[in-house]
Amino acid sequence: METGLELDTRSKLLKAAVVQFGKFGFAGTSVRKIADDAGVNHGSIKYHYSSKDDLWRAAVAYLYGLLDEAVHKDEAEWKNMSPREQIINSATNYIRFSAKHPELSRIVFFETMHESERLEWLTENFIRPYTSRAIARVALAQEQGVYVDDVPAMNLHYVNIAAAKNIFLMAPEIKRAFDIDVFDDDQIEQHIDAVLKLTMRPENAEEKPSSDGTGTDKNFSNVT
Amino acid sequence: METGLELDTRSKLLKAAVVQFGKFGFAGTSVRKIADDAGVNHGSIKYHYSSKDDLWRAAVAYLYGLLDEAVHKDEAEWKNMSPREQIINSATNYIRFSAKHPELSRIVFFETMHESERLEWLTENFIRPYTSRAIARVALAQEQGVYVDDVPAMNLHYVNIAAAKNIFLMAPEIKRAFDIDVFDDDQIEQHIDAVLKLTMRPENAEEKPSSDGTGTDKNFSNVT
DNA sequence: ATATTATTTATCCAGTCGTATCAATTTAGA
DNA sequence: TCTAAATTGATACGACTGGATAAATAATAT
Repeated sequence: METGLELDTRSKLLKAAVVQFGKFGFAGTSVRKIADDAGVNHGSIKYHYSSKDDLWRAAVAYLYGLLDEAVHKDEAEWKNMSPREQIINSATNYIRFSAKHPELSRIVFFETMHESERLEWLTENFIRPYTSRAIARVALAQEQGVYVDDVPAMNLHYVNIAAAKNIFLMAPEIKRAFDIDVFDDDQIEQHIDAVLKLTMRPENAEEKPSSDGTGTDKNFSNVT
Repeated sequence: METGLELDTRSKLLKAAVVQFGKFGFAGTSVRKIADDAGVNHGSIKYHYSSKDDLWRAAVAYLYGLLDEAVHKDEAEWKNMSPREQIINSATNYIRFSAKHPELSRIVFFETMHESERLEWLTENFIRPYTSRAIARVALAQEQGVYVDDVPAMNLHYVNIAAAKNIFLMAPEIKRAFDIDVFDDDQIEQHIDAVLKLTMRPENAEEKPSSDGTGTDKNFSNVT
């Protein structure tokens, strides 16, 4: 009877939870629907996960694990890459992950709209450490001339991640409004290309890590 | 007793609905909480708005009205502006609006995560017309050399709006993680500066619009 | 002042929510 | 095979949901 391909109840619940929480957020999701999707009795949730909250946390931790895996899978080769190539590699991996698992971004978005215990947990355990490293990485890349350096690293970071994943977050809207499926492989690669072109400093404008002032202008100093 | 400054029940309900739907989405919001916040009996919702759904639609329509007002408030002066200045003007207005009323982006985000009748209504009545015009405007600005032109207008548009409003959507997270209030005026202006620097082509690299030489003046026709 | 309408309030209802309980069943160890 | 533990299933409970109803009150018109 066992095929080895079937998931146990716990795993089935986790997968179904990822999908439901990703679509409807914590408040919009019912544990009964998760259990239905997983094909198990809803009483089992209390057994495998002590509560809806715990199941939500398990889903988040699971997705962050996948993210970490995806973004760092080429880490061993980074030492052979230029700073620019490293950024391209990690950004590409990040965007591909965002396309493959839009649920993570969505779940985080649902929670980041208001204060809650879940947001506190999320921030302490994942967002702050992850974002701190990411912003430090952006600042370094600015010094290395990969990104423009006349913009605060924090703003640049939030623009970067928004640029990367927004189109996948809004996939249902784009599908409905323009009949474009942004999850098509072609669309994904086109988006990667676009984001890299838009966020990175043009290659020929790249400057040496250490010395001089900006090769490209400061002529943008004030726009207000 | 009447001061003239007080809102009537209908308006109080609308304002409270905007806040609640903006924080918790449609599913996460209860009409009783809205009525409590508005300081009225929850039965009044049924009287002034026939249902929770109708109240939600009224809140959305109200916010889109404010958006339209904010983005087009300088429209009369656009004819005196260069294409670049027009983009700066409308983008600045859009970002300021996103900071002042993050509820609209949030409400749309809640709905754009999954298919629903509300998303259909939202798309038909607001998103498609609004986004169509915006993408056409982006394409024109690309021709005019304000944006880079080696990226599809749709991708550029979604990067633009994500860059503009993402930081305000994630305000609670940023506050909690880094104790930064992105709604501070300084932060808002800094963000506007950053977004414009990041999304627009550097001024000195601007190229002539296809035919003749007058690249910087008001030789353009419509905003579609 | 009276009649009519507009608005607000107080309950009620059926359905769903998360969760707790406990019996039924399956699994694993001896 | 027998027993104990692990797991699943069925059911119940109180809280809350959106919506409906009708009585109570306020506002307006005549």
